Amino acid sequence: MIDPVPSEAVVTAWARLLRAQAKVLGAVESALKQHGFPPLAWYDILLELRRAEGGKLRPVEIEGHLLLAQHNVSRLVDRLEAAGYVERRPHPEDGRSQDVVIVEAGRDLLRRMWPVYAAAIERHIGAQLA
Amino acid sequence: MIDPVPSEAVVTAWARLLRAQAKVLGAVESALKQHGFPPLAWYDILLELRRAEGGKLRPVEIEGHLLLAQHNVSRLVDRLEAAGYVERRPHPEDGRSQDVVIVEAGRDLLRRMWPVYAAAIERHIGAQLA
DNA sequence: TACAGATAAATGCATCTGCATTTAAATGTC
DNA sequence: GACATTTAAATGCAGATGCATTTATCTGTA
Repeated sequence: MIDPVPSEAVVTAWARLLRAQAKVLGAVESALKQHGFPPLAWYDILLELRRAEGGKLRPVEIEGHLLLAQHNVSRLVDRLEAAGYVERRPHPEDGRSQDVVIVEAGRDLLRRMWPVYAAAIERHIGAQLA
Repeated sequence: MIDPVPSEAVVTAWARLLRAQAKVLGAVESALKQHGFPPLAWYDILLELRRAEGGKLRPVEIEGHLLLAQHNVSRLVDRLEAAGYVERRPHPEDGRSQDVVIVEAGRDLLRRMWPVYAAAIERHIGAQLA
């Protein structure tokens, strides 16, 4: 009741957290790039697909899980498909929709990206905590 | 020593944090836009300038404080200047550099954006913690 | 002083994101 | 069954970002 609006200090702390996170994220992205891997967003989608029943999700589900905008999912899937990591298949029950399915190359990419991703997080989260 | 690489669970937790934060951030951005305000990045830069001695910083300093890429700062300042919130002045001691100075319109923008920004954070950070 | 190297900022170009609109299929109502 | 409404995805276009290169100035050294 005393202060219904967050104090400037709270927002400053939040901004600091944002920035620390941006730093780690940037480090992860650049580590991936240095190893010739695609950006983190690809990893995120492939991981969601691998976790899903049957290795497939509809775009609208990806949208919900990853909090991405609809048109953004549409284009990410375009790129993933063009690179051969997923396939689009017509949805058996809803003609408007489709299944995005992870294929073996996609699973392989996840396996190869994981060590680089994990190492980068390990390295930079440790650094941030210090 | 047992597990030098973070476990999948750790990365999952990190991803969850990332996503929660992205959600808050998106909410803040959209609140700002709904009120006809520019994006958060503008607020960040103006705030740094207001805090700085004399209300001015060199681009390279902004870069360091906000962890932005050099070319990115260059263009953000372009837009801030075009919108009349800052001025570029030649740096008195280093001919390669310049001072980016916040002007009254910029200070006013900060004052007007603050309530919307703070309210959005208040609203959505609370929601995330629940 | 002259010159190589380092540093500050800007710019051209490709890629990515955001927004609004469009297309196609499903659902509900008369 | 016909038609308005809703939902899923794609697309055109503007704005933003990433990357490499360029321009200008400063610094150190011979």
